[in-house]
Amino acid sequence: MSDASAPWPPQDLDDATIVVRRLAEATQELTGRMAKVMAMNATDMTAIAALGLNGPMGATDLARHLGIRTASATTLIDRLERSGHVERVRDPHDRRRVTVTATAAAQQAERAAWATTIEDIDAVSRSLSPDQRGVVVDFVSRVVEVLQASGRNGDGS
Amino acid sequence: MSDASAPWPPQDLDDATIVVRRLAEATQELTGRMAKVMAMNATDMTAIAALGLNGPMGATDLARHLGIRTASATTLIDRLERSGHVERVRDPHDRRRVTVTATAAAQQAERAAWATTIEDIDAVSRSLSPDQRGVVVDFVSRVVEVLQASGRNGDGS
DNA sequence: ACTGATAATTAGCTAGTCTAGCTACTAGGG
DNA sequence: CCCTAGTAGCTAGACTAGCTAATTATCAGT
Repeated sequence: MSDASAPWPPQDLDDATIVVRRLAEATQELTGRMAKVMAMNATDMTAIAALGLNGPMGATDLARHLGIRTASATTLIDRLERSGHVERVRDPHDRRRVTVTATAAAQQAERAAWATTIEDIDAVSRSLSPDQRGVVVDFVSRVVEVLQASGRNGDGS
Repeated sequence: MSDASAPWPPQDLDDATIVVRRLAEATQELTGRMAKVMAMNATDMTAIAALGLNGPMGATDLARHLGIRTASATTLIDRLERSGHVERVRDPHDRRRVTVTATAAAQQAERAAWATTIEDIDAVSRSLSPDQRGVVVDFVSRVVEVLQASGRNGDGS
């Protein structure tokens, strides 16, 4: 908040921070491209990924994950159900609830779309020594925690 | 969370790959939340970030960066210009071209929105020893290269 | 059984991107 | 010098996907 005229990339940031930022940028751009490849929008693809990573969940939970309203989640689930990517299962104990599950086909398709990219990343990962891998995993995990904590509380005012 | 019944995560991936994947997911979710905080959509915020990181560029370049059509870039620039986030400057040598620049105010606002998050990441970065930092920077840089290379060629088509 | 809370849905509206086509401009060959 | 081809950005109209507000069905407590 001090100097508006400062050229953006602030030099006082750690190199590791800078590469993380670039990683974030690259991730977003790639996600957008991938969504196009799979003929769906970014939210839909994120939904499939979230269901795959975290397992089946209700519409409200899914909405919270995606940062959209439950009404929007309903139409999103409609859309993905119509295209065969997810399935609705009503909860027998609480019949208001539906449990949304990614179909095997959807997970396979998502996996296929990302396959080459993930393999390439994995190749980089495998080139690490055990010590190096420990450093990387610890660092990235802590960054993930930071990202997950951010936005939950007071950021932009 | 971390439902054991989740069929997705293939176990043959390196731990480092898995945390990168989680980082990608966290990045996207946070970007969405941040966009809401700044009262703009994800694309607009990505545009501001891209202009800040890579410097001023033309509408076509910006479109390519964002994965949208040039027509959409025009309306995006209209929108951001109207809200005072970017400025159009016509190129004197090639008068078809416009150069789009993020205003100082916009960069400041973006910086402010991300400030606490970036500082938190930076704190993690600074906790690294020089050796560790070297490992992290090298690893992440290579992952970024992979991501940038992906989607340009033989993926789903 | 009644009341209030919760999960998902529906209806109507708004905003943002896309395709298709246009204008303005530059560069290069008769 | 003019004419053609190619490039950069902009305009118009259709479509997609998100939001708010209101609705239905169900659950839990009294």
